Amino acid sequence: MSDRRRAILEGAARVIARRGVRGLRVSDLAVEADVSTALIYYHFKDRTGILRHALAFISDRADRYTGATGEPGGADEPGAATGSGTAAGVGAAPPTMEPHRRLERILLLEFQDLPEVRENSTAWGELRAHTIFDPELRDELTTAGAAWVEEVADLLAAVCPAAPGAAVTAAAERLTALLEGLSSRWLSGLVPVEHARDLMRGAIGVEIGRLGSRAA
Amino acid sequence: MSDRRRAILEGAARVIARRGVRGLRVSDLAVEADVSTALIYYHFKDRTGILRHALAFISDRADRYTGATGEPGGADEPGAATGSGTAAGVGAAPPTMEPHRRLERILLLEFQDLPEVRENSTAWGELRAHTIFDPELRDELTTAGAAWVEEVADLLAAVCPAAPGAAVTAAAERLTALLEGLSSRWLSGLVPVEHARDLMRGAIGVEIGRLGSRAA
DNA sequence: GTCTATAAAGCGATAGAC
DNA sequence: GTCTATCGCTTTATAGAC
Repeated sequence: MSDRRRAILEGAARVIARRGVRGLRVSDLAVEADVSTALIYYHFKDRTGILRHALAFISDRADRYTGATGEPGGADEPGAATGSGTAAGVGAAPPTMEPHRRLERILLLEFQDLPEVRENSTAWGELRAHTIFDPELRDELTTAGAAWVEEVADLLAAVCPAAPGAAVTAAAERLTALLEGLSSRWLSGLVPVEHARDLMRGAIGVEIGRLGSRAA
Repeated sequence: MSDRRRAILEGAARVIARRGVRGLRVSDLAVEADVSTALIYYHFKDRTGILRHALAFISDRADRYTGATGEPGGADEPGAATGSGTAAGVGAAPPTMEPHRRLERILLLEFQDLPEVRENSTAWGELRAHTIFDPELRDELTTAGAAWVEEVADLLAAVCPAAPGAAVTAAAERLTALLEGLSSRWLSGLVPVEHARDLMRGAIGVEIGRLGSRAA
């Protein structure tokens, strides 16, 4: 892929995060990517073509992001409010805290007010919302979503080894769906990011407590 | 409210559900409601005015749903005779049903594959998503959302009288946020409606279990 | 491949008659 | 209150030079 082409797609990701899929104007994108509108049409045929390629591009990037279990942006989030309030209260606390921490980390990753996180989050939300009206990307979303649920389920299973598989999967599905709902609320400014984070952390505690108590 | 005015708002709900907030064209709405575009501007001033009133209209209609009687799955006649709208709200609603059942019903009502429910759900999701990029309607959404959380919290408190208020509120926020996340997944065809329903029911059980165990 | 310039269409909003 | 007609800006998409 040529440099220009990639520059346009990266610009599209930024514009989509800023204005939404249906808010994307080809002329805005031209300014963002510092090219002419004609070049965009040369590379992507029409506006729909831009969208198709941009959403695939974003999807790829998100896969890489989620798959990389290392540092997301280099900065480890402090999470000062963690304190005592989280999980482990129900006595069935696992002896191995590592999976638990990794679970919290992966689910709280979404709630950071950093440009790149916001961009991916917003773009994903847009992708999902857009699919309601145009099912073209549904298959891709389903696949990505299933992988995401499975990843969370594996960590949950590691935290609560005695819990039945079906219960773990259901918990993972609830947690990921909750994440999406909270993310939407945060991004639309309906709740502050710390609050969304607290609620997410609380849900992890509740789900783990339930899985643990079943095991005990 | 005049007949025309209501017809326009009903049309707006349909168009928003079909094409999204940003897909709503005033001319489309005119066709849908069988009026001229000028009449729409006469009644609602501008496009944003349409959106604002449509949001209030949809919110009202959802409230009526909440208060209405009948089994999820369709005991009620659609469309007509909403006249004696039991203006919902926890205080005004029938006290005959036990809180746990009412809680389940209110949270599961969203997951019915009926045109009007789908319409309401889609429109709400759209408005929320739209607010990410255009905060114009944020205040209205915040107010409606807070009322919704409070309603759920009140029912939760009735089920678990001994639970501390903060825990109840947090649970209500998680349940409503989860509902939104699941609703989005359902509407975009990522999960079947029965599955969304099962997950929602499971979450209610988990949250109540947690609140109850704290009380015990 | 990339640009400038412009055609063509879409869309929000208003004027004025009835 | 409701319509028809239209204005003016925005946005998509193409033509043609380099």
